[in-house]
Amino acid sequence: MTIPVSSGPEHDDEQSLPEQYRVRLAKRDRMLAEGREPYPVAVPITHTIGQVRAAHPDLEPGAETDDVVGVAGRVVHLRNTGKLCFVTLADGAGERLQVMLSLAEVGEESLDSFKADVDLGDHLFAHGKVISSRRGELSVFADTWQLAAKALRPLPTLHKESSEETRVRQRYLDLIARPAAREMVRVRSAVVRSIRSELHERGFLEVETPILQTQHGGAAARPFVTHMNAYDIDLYMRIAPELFLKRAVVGGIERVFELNRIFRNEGADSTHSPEFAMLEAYQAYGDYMSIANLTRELVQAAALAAFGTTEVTLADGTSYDVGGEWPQLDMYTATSEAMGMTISPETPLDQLMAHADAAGLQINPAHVIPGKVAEELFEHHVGDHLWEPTFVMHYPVDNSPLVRAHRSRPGVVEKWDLYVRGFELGTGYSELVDPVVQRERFEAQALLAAKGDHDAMRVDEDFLEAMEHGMPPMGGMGMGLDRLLMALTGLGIRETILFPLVKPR
RNA sequence: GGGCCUCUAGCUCAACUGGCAGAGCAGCGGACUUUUAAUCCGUGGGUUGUGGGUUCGAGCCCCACGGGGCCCA
Repeated sequence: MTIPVSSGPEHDDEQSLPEQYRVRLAKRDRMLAEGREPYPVAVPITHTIGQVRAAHPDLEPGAETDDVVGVAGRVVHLRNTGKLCFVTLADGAGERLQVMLSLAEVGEESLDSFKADVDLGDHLFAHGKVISSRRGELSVFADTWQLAAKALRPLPTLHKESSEETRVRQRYLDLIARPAAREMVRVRSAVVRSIRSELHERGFLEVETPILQTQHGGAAARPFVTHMNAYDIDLYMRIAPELFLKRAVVGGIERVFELNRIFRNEGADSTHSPEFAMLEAYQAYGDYMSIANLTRELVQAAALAAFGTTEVTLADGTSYDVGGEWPQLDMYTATSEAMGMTISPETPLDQLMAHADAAGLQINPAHVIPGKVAEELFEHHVGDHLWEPTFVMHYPVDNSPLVRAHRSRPGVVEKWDLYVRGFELGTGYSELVDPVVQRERFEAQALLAAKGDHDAMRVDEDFLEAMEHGMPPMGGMGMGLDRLLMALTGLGIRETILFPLVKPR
C-alpha cells in the first residue's frame, strides 16, 4: 500500500481534504524531504509505560533517578511553555507517562523540530532519565526523541465520549477515547479465557467444527447461504455447531465443546447480531441437570474472572448476584400461575390461541402449533420479567426436535432455558439419542419448513447415520457469549462486540 | 416490519417564533523552562446526511431517501 506523496485517499485536489489532514500530510512530506523518517521500522524501546510506572510508584516531586529508559506511546496531550515541552504518552491499556523536553537537554534544533513535527495522536519515542516534575508527575526527561508513527488525522477530543455512530463505525477511536470501551475488551477476554479454562479443567476437549455446511441444522434459525465455485454447490453458514459436536461424541470425544462464531440471517438490533459467538458443550453420560450445574459454574467463574466477585454491577448502576444456586421454574406451572389459569401440554391449540389473543400476542402463522404458542405465552407472562438467573424447565416437545422426552412426564422434554435480565442466555438438554425418534422429529420439522417456516430444520441423513451407530446418553448446553457479556455488563450487544457489522454509509 | 429520537467545522455540541451558521477542544502564527483539558495575544476553518418542495428568505417547516440510537413486534 503506497499513498502518493502530497495526496490523500480518494481526493484528487488537496483543497477537498480537511485542513488538519493537509497540515499533517505536509509535515510528513517535509520530514521525508529532510531525511527524517515519519514511520521508522522500529524504535529502541527499553521499557513499557507500565513498567516505568511500576518501577517508580512514588517518586518525590522534583526527584531524579539514574534510570535511563526508552519508551513509546501515543501523544494524548501536548503542552509547550517555550523552552520546555510536556507530552503525555498513552499506551494501549490507557496508562500514561509524561515526557519532558527542555532546550538545555535536547538542544535548539531538536526542540524546534519537535514543535514543528509532533502532533496530538502521533506515536512518539523518547529516551532519557526517569524523573519527577516539580508538581510530582512521573516523567521521562528526554535527551533524544523520535517520531514512531505520524498520524494524518487528528485525535477526537478526549474530553467527550464518541457519538454512538463513531463508537460502532470507528471502534479504534472509541478505544482511544473511552476507558469503558477498553474495559469491555478486557472483560470479554477474561470471560472467554475463564470459560475455556474451566471446561479444560473438567476434562472437556475444545474442537472446531465446520462453519461452511452443506446442510444447516442444530437450531431454529434462518441461515446465510453462500456458494462454492469449485464444486458449484450452495453452502450454508452454520447456525449452530450442535450436530457436528454430537458426531464427535459418537466418535468417543465424550466431553467436547466449541466456542466460536455462529451466523444467523435475521434482524440486527440491540439484542441480536447476525454473527455472534456461542459456546456449546456436550457431556456423555450427563443429562440436563448435570449440564445446568456446569452452566451455572461457568457463568459464576466468568464473573469472578472478570470482576473478582459474583456481585455484578451493570452500566446503569444496578447490581445483582449471580452467585449461589439458581431458582428453577417449571415452564407450564410458572405460566399458569402468572396467567391465573391452567395451561399444560394437553391444552388444545384453540384455547392457547385464545389466551394469546387475550394477551395481545400476534403469532406468526407458521408458528401456530401448541408448543410454540405455549412458549410465546410463557415469554410474555414470565420470561420477560425474569431478572435474576433462573432455569426454566420442561418445554413442550413440538419445538425442541433435538431433545429427549422427559423421563416421567408426558408432553414435555428434558430442557431448560436460562433467563437473565429478561432475555434468554442459554439452553440445555438431555439430548435425544434415539435415531428412530430423531428421524420422526426431523420429518415433523421438514413439514413445517414446507409450510413456509424458514427456521425449521431439515432431515439430516448424515447426522442420522451417525446417530444410528450409537450415541451415548448425554447432556448438552449452548450459551451466547455476547449475551453473557450483556448480562454481566448491562450493555447492548453491539457494545460487547468489538467490530459489529454496520451498514455501509 | 412499526413508533420515537438523532445527523451542523477534525471531535463533542449550540443556534429563540423561519431572519448575517456559533462555542469548547483540535488547527495555524506569535509569547512563555515545571505544565496537568497550561496560560496569554492573534487567526483560518461549513455542500448544516442526500434529493425535492413551501417561502422574499430554510440548519429550523413539508415530502422522499440514507445512516445511527432507543422502544415495540
